[in-house]
Amino acid sequence: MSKGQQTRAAILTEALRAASVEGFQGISIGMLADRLKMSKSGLFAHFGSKEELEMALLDEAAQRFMDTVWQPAMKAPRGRPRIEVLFKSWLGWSLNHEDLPGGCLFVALAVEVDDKPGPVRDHLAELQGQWQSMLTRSAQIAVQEGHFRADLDPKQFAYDLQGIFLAMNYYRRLLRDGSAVDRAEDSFRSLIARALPLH
Amino acid sequence: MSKGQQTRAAILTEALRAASVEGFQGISIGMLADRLKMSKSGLFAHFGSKEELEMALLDEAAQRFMDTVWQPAMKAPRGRPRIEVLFKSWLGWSLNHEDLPGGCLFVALAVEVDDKPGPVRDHLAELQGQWQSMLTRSAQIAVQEGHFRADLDPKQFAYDLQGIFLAMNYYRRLLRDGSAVDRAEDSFRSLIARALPLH
DNA sequence: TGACTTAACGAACGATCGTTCGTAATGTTT
DNA sequence: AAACATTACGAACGATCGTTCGTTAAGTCA
Repeated sequence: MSKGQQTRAAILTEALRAASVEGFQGISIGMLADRLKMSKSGLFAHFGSKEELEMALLDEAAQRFMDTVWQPAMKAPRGRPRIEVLFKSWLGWSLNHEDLPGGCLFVALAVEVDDKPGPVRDHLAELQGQWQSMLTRSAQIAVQEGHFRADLDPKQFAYDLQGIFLAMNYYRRLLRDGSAVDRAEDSFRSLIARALPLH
Repeated sequence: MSKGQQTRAAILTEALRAASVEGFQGISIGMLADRLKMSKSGLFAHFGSKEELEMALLDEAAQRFMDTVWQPAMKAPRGRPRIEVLFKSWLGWSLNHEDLPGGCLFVALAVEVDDKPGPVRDHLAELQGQWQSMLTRSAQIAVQEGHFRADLDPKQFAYDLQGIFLAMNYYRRLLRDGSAVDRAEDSFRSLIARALPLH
């Protein structure tokens, strides 16, 4: 890896941390340069514009999300086991204080950019749409495998799962409720129980 | 109402609209002054600092929230009917494009300030904690009335309700999913059904 | 109407924003 | 080591940020 790629990677790592706490609006070239002990212009040159930096951050976050959340789930058996792993690693992603001290970056960005037209909003919406598709597809597979009810609505399953995750973030990060993760796991168990075939 | 109070009210209304779209980070004294066709310093004088403006906005939003969401619910019969009204007016609050073009202000602020220590974060967390208490208490009352199962966990009920609401915002505002409200209502019906006594 | 309080203004402050550009230093390769 | 490409730098740009202050205009009430 060349020097440039190395520096760029270090910038992205630091910027991800900062953005998870402050959002895209809250990070600035100058602040990142200070933290990385380099000049504003030197850092800036790696991206060409702040918007380009933001796009790169979305890609970097998506890459890491796939590695830490999706890949482990794909190694698990199709159907319910995969969904169990998916949820667990999803929680883990959000609780990783080292890489994302401010919690899941996508949650923070979702409400920040949803009203701001432009490539950043478009890209995030696309990524998050894909994520909902993955959740939906995973539920569909569980139906095919006979793990879940045949009449389950997979999209509704994805919706409910997203709600459990968002509520966890809200309880944990704003309300500082220590039982947030437990509550999320309870709701998840209930969601699974409702998805099972009648017997 | 004196001239000063009148102007202050106009500022708060406009600032609420702006903040629902851009968040507290995204609004500035200058921008609000432009929109209201007054001077920066004239507007500024009403609050003394931007932080004071933000605190006033929290109070104003909380006031309006109580009027549009809580009061109607309190007029409904205790128990399940009250919770039905509560959820409906809560959705209405979030969909009121006139006053909050960017959607529920509390949702936007929750993720924006959750990592920024200070009076604004403290106040928002207090308000939202109260809201969760109200939801929890409403579920408790429904248990007392015999509308809900005796072994229902009211806090978990509040958690799930919050998740449904947050997912609705996410689907509607970021993903622009036209069925977001329908999905929220479906999930709500399912939540109620699970809360009912066995029979 | 006159006296007094309140509200709004315009100009300026230092700080920081994203961005540009010419130059110096460092990496990489032959 | 020489030659070239890459990377980083420092200084400056216009714009905007929150905030201060002295002054003017408008509202309020005896």
